[in-house]
Formats: sequence, structure tokens, C-alpha cells
Amino acid sequence: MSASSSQTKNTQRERLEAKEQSILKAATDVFTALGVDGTTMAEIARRAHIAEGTLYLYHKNKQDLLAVVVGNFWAELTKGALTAVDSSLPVIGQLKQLATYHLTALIQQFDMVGLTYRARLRHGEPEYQLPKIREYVRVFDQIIERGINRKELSEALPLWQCRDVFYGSLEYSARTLRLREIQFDLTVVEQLLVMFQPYKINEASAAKAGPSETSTNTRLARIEVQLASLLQEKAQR
Amino acid sequence: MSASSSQTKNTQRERLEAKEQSILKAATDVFTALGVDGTTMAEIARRAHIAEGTLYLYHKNKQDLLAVVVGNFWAELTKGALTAVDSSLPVIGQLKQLATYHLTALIQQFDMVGLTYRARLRHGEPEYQLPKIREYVRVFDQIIERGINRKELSEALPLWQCRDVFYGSLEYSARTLRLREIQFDLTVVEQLLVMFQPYKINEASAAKAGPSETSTNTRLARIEVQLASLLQEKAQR
DNA sequence: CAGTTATTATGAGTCATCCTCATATGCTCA
DNA sequence: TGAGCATATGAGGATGACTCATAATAACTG
Repeated sequence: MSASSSQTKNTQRERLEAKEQSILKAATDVFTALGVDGTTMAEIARRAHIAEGTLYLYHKNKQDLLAVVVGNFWAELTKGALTAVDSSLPVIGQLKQLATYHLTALIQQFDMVGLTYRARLRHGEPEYQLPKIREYVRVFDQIIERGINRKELSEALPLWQCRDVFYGSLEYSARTLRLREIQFDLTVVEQLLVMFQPYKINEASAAKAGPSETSTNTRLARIEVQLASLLQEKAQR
Repeated sequence: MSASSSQTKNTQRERLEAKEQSILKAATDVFTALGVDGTTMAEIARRAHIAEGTLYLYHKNKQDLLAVVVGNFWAELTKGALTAVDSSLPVIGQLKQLATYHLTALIQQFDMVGLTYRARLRHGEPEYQLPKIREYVRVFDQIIERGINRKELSEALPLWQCRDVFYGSLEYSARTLRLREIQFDLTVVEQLLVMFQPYKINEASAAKAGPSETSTNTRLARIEVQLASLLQEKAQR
């Protein structure tokens, strides 16, 4: 850590770092191309230009290497999601942005979904959640929290159920879209998010509240508000 | 197939059938207990009281055996689902029954979910859907179709999206419930199905007030979707 | 710079496991 | 009983994850 002799230390470190990256790249390529069972450590080593034994200096075993590859994927996804969501929007808009981003990413790199399932299985069985995935999910959690704070969403649905509906639906949809090679457009996300309507709150009628009629009123009121803001914006342009 | 000598043939056949069942049982036990990677063909053979080589007279390889085990599971589930759903009920009630049944089954035998993911991967990669699962999903499809025929559900959401939302949400929920060991009660299903509200057609208003109010609702829904799409467009700029 | 230690790299060898195949066993019918 | 066929066996080949004794390289020191 001394500043004087850190030059050599740095280059040494950097060389290791570069090798680590090279391994990660090779592993990612092979895993996604050939699947977990089709992947051999020998092939990864070959592509990373190192000996097979060297792999085991960087990663305990194949399973561990897979976990790193998958974790890396979700970490990247988290970064992208944070920039894709504009937290100044109404939460429903934010959810749409996140859903669109998530769906697009999953479809483009669907192999990673399969790899993720494999990475979760540690040998001691109790299927656990990768930390990097937890972090990714926090992006969603924060949107929901914001929505509740801003009184745009009701708390009727527990957070974990929100999550499961959101990500469960999207993953299944991604699989279908990928399988059938359906051209994916925004209406898919739109239609999905219609399902969150029952949990949207309109402040005006929240006070009055008749269960059946509320929904119609709230929807009308919300539309009025949103339309007004849109029109205003358009006028300014 | 001749009736005269079929006695001996039958016992012979039955012996093979019994052996087949014995293999299936052993394989199911080992796969669920130890996971795919933890399972060895030797162990399955041992538990089925046969030699390892004999396994390969009944199943081409480990992957094939897994597919049979998993297929068998979903076939059983289909039987159960058919008896769990009362088709004379309103469709929302039917969906609740199916959701409850599905969720309960998944939680109780969650290992099968993991095995199902593994069974889907054939070595030639293009992740395909097991026929037995298709059959299982038809139970759901038929409920939705009935709902649309009886004018209890709108056709706004394409069938495949309904499916993906339904099964995606439930699978994710099952994983959460299993992981956190949450006591599962009916409110979970209730709250989930609230999300299908936007797609419900209210019979009362449909019958009484006639087309006017129904069309108001559908028009409203359509407007919401269009509006949301406008907002989305704006957000992406 | 030479010598010494610490770090990193190697790949031949070990072991577990899937699957094949030559051989064996049992069953049926003449 | 014995020929012919269906079924069963487990030793052995092949593959691939992982180890470890050894080698190469870097870092440090007087």
C-alpha cells in the first residue's frame, strides 16, 4: 500500500486482475454457449490461455466459478436497471421502465436464466439466493417503497408477493417470447402492468371509498390527472 | 395379444411393468433426495435391486430417466388438478382452486421444480417443453376459455400472458414460501387473484345496465393502457 | 547482484461416474 | 430336453473434475 514502490505492485496486481477477467470472460462464453454440463474446465482453461490447474487457484471448483459468472451477470444488470429507471416518474411508470429493461435483458441473454438456476444449487442442497440477485431485486423494492411513501400504491399486497408476481411473470413471459420467437413490443409490458391497477391509489377517492365504485372513480380521476399533465407538457413544447 | 396364452404373457409383462415401476420409484426418490448431480445411476440401480446395466435397457441414459420421472410428476399433478377444480363454479373460483392446488403441490414437492428445469435441457440445447407439462397447462387454458365463453372474463389479455402471469407468480411464490418457511394460507391466493380483477367482467352490470356500463369499463381499461403507453414513450425520451 | 523466500503456474495422475458390450441367465415352446 | 429368444449382468472404456508434486517467476534483502 506504500505509494513509492506501488508501481511494481500495481502492475503485478493488474496482471492477476487481468487474468481473473480473462478467466471470467472465457467461463461466461463457454457456459452460455455449451451449458453447464457441456462445459469442461479444460475448455475454459484453453480459452483463457492458462493451464487447467491454474483455474483452481482462482476458483475453488466448477460450481464456484459458475456462481461468480452468474453473480457478475446480475451485478451488471443492477447497474443497467438503476440507469433505466427514472425515480421522478410516477411509480407505475418506473415499474414499466424496470419491466421493459428486465424483459429485454432476459430475452437477449436467456441462457443466463438457466445458468442462474444451476448456480443456486450449492451441494448442501438448501437452494439459496445469490447475494448479487438480492441486490438486483432491491431496485424493485425501492420503487415499491417509494410508491407507498408517495401514496401512489396501497400496502394491500405484501412486498414479497409484489416481487414474486413481477419477476415470476416476467421470467415466464421471457421464456415464452424467446421460445416462440415473438417480436417483443411494449404492449406486453403494458398489459402485464394493468394487473397492478388494483393496488394503485387515487388520493381523491381514497377518502370516500366505496369498494366497487371506488375503482371506477379512482381510475377516472387518475386518468384526468395524467392527461392534464401530458397536455401541459405538450403545450410547452 | 391372444387371449389363450395371455396368462403367461401377462405375468411376464407384469413382471416387467413392476420392474419399470420399481426403477421409477427408486429414481424419483434418489433424484429428489440428492438432486440431479448428487444422483448416481449406481445408487438408483441399487435401490431398484437391479444391475446398473439393466437400467439402460429401460432408459437410454440418465437425462432420459430424469425426463420420465419429471413427466410422471406432472401427469399425476394433472390428474389431481382435474379433480380439484369444480367447473360449475364462476371462473374466478376455479382459478382460486387451481392456484391453491398448484401452490400446495409445488410447496410440498418443491424439489420437483428444480428437477423440471433440469429435465428441460436436452443436450441439443433448444430448451424444450415437456409434453406432460403442456397437458397440465391445458387445465388452466380450459378454465380461461370457459371464462371467456361465459363472458366472465375479458379477452384483453392474450392467453399466453395469462398463463405466464399465473404460473410465473405461483412458482416464485412457492419458492419464497418454501424458502422462508412461511405458513401458507388462503389469503396468499386471494391476494394474488386480486390482480385478475381488471380482466373480470362484472355479470351484474353486464346483465342489468346492459352494454353501456360494461363498455365503459372496457373503454376505461383501454384508455388506461393507451395513456400508460404515452407516458412510457415520454419517459424514454 | 546473488541468494533466499514467497507467489503463481503447470499438467500428469487419481478418482468418480456414465455408459457399452461381451457374456450369462432364465423363459417359452417344439 | 434343448434350441431360440428375451432379459440381465458387471467388468471395462471413456470422460472429465480435481489434486499435488514440481517448476517457473517474482519479491525481498544484505
